[in-house]
Amino acid sequence: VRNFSTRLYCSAKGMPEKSGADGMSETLRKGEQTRQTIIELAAPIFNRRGFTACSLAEIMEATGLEKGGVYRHFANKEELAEEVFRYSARRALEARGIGGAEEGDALMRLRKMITRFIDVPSPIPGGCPLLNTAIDSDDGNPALRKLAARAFAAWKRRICRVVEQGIEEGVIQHATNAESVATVFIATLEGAVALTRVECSRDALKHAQIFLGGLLDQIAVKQKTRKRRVS
Amino acid sequence: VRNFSTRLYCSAKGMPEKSGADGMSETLRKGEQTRQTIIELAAPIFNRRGFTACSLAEIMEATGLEKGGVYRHFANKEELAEEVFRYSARRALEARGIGGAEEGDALMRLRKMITRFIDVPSPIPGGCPLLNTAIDSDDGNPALRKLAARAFAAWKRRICRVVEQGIEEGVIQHATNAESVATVFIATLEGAVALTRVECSRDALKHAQIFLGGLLDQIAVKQKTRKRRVS
Amino acid sequence: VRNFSTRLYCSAKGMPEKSGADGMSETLRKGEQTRQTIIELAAPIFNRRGFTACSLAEIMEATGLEKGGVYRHFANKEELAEEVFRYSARRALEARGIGGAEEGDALMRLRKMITRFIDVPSPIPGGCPLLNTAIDSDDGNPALRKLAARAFAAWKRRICRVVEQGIEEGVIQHATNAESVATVFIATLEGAVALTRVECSRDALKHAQIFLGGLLDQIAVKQKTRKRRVS
Amino acid sequence: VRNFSTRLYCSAKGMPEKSGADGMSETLRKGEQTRQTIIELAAPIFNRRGFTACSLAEIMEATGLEKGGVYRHFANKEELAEEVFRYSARRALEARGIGGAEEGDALMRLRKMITRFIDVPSPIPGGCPLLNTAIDSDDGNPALRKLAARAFAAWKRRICRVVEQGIEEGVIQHATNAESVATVFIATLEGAVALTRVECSRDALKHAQIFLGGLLDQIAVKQKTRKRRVS
DNA sequence: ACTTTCGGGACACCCCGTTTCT
DNA sequence: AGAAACGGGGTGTCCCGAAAGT
Repeated sequence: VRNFSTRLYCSAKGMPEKSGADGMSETLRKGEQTRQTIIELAAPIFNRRGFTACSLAEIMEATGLEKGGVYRHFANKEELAEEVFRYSARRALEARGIGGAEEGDALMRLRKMITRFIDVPSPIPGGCPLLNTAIDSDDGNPALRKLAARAFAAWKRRICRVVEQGIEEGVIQHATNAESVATVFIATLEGAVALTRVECSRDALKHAQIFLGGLLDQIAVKQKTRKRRVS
Repeated sequence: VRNFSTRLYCSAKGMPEKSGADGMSETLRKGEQTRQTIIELAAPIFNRRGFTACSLAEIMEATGLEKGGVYRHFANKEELAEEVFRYSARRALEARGIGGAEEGDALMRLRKMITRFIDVPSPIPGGCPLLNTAIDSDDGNPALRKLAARAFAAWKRRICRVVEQGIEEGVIQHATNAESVATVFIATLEGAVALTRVECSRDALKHAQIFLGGLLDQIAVKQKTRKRRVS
Repeated sequence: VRNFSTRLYCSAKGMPEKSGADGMSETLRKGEQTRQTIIELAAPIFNRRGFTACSLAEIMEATGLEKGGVYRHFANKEELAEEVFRYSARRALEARGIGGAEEGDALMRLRKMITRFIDVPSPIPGGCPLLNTAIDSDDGNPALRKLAARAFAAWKRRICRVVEQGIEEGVIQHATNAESVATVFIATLEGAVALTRVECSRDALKHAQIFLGGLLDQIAVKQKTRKRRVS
Repeated sequence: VRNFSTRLYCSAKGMPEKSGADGMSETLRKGEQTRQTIIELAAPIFNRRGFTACSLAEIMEATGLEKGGVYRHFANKEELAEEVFRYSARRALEARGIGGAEEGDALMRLRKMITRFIDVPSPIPGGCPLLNTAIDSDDGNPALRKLAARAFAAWKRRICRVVEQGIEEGVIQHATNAESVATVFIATLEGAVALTRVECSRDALKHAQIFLGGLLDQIAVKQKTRKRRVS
């Protein structure tokens, strides 16, 4: 995470007029930058405490802004929460979803996905924001719930695609139901995350890894079969 | 789950001498009954909204009691929440955990457990209270979190025992790690529950059932082997 | 002004059950008493600062109550302001309006009224609450304005009555327009109060007293005439 | 009233060399004109609502300027309010104070002053700005209060002077206390204005006019006396 | 010269959890 | 057990004034 808060309030004169083609750094208006900073600093708070329990006072403290400074950028707590979730979900999926698993065959890539999810901690402190939001917003916050649903769906779609690629590549059995595999992947990993949190131990994730590995073995095209095919 | 309901707050002195001469006094005094009623009526509210978001006003409305009536039986919201969780967890484990799966061999009993969990809805509306509480109380409510951890541990122990029985019965492979199986069971089921809730569809549970069925096949002693053993 | 704030929070048991016929002291419920205390403590603040400029924080500080404690007794600031005005106006009229001027003929009573108004300071610090409210609520607060109008009308009516009594008593000329006299009384006194406040000097009131005395001389039945009448 | 409008804030350096070669430069530069316009448009708002209740937003709406546009000309709300009061007081005194009463003897001029005050409405909507400011700024705004005091003093001085002229002219009794007369004049008129506003009726002013007329009769040198003097 | 954006801060009102008094 | 009372924290609005942009 870049440090935004130290960039605030730096008079524009001291900076290069129009930062040229330096990476992504599209020069943001000051307000836009503040808005982004708020989102990033609020993310762990919402993630840890949930929508209702997280108060604006906590966000004010975290950002160093006063209420007026926060409400200038967001119509209300709800809108802030939504933006925060979008940010958190994106970060979470980038870090633990599938990103970086582009090498090897589909089976390897799936295995890499599991490993990444288990080894890489949530980029937003407080656990998986998708799970947290899904449970937290179960009732009474349909907007957030919908966002969580979409995030899960996106994740699932990515896994599905890899499974389908595996089928095309001939490393995964034809009959495999990709949707089913993806769902079980997510369910088991997220369930393990939940256990991990209450048990204060990562054992659950290790067990999940082993058994999801077994699942992959089950749907894999058996070595003998595969060779025969090739020949 | 221990019986907590007869512990506290029975200011015996001020009561009309009604309770018979039986030390056990199965007939609950009125206050005790009210206390239990409050717990039962509050359970779905806490389960749906979480500890923070659930307000006393909602409980007042549900029970028809005034605030004073509630506070007569519970020292504070926290204590009420704990009792509610104990009640909810007990009900949930009784209904979906393992109860009723006493017939057949260990494999069958495990399969029955999965089926029951998937087919029987949560006895407390609002989803699985264990999961909800685990996520909801992640931060800022260590007491509830501990209770959730214990409930999960109890559930896990029960599954472990069945797996171990299966090993003794010779229907589950010796090398099977019972703890690992139990953890994956719970993780997958709870993860599927979470998905179910955001997706508004029970598909995730179905997929989980299939996967866990496959898991059981993997750890089962193969038919041929088993027969040979017997002979 | 009785000291209310030290009566708060004194457990009822320590007091005589039903305080008998001791003066006015109808035993108030605790809340009723608090409400009254708030009104009395808020009165000088509203009187000094006006409706808009007076903030709830000031009232909280003055009463020692928290926001919740204040809002339990008043629906909103507006309602509090109205009650405060009613209280202030009553106090002001009791202290400076006409009360206590029951002896002598009507002319003497009118003179006494002037003297009282000038000698007795406003019982609510911050000047005459009628004038303050009339000016302050000129625009944008019709409810308060109406109350102020009514208070002025009541005051005027009292003066009118005395003038009419004077006519009946034969000490004030028949042709005297009571309404006119009353209006000028009030106008001159209140105008002098306003000057007094900006000038930080009571001279204006003294001048007003002299000239209102002259007004009374003008409308008085001349001594000779009066004697002749009598004879 | 001093001319304040050409004093400040004309950052002469930064301006295009436009102002001709006339040291007096009767043509106001654009900024100066805007400043004056703001004052004029803000005057009725401040007069109606008072210093605290009047918000910059209202002034923005009235002037069509943005906040920055206002702040270019005034350091803060306080300074604007002061300038507005100076403007309003000047206008009020010009229109209703004494202006235009230059004909006839002192008694006639005094009578004319009363008539003018009563017949001519406040040039600034919202009632007499002197009275409004005096009451409004009673506490918490010493600067405005001082300005109001000075405005009242100026008004009083003018009346005093006419009374003194009357004494010199021999139409007003020697013993007359000019200060006292002036004070009562102002007090009665302003008090009547206050009543007028709450009563939504001009009766109070009419009554005040009659009374003040009687006051003039009292201090006038009696016709017989006057003739004798002259002879 | 004026607009737009930005942020600090106070304010009103609401509602919750708890205590106290019937 | 009900009802009243109160402390306290929450949200969202508004306003003032500064700063940046045009």
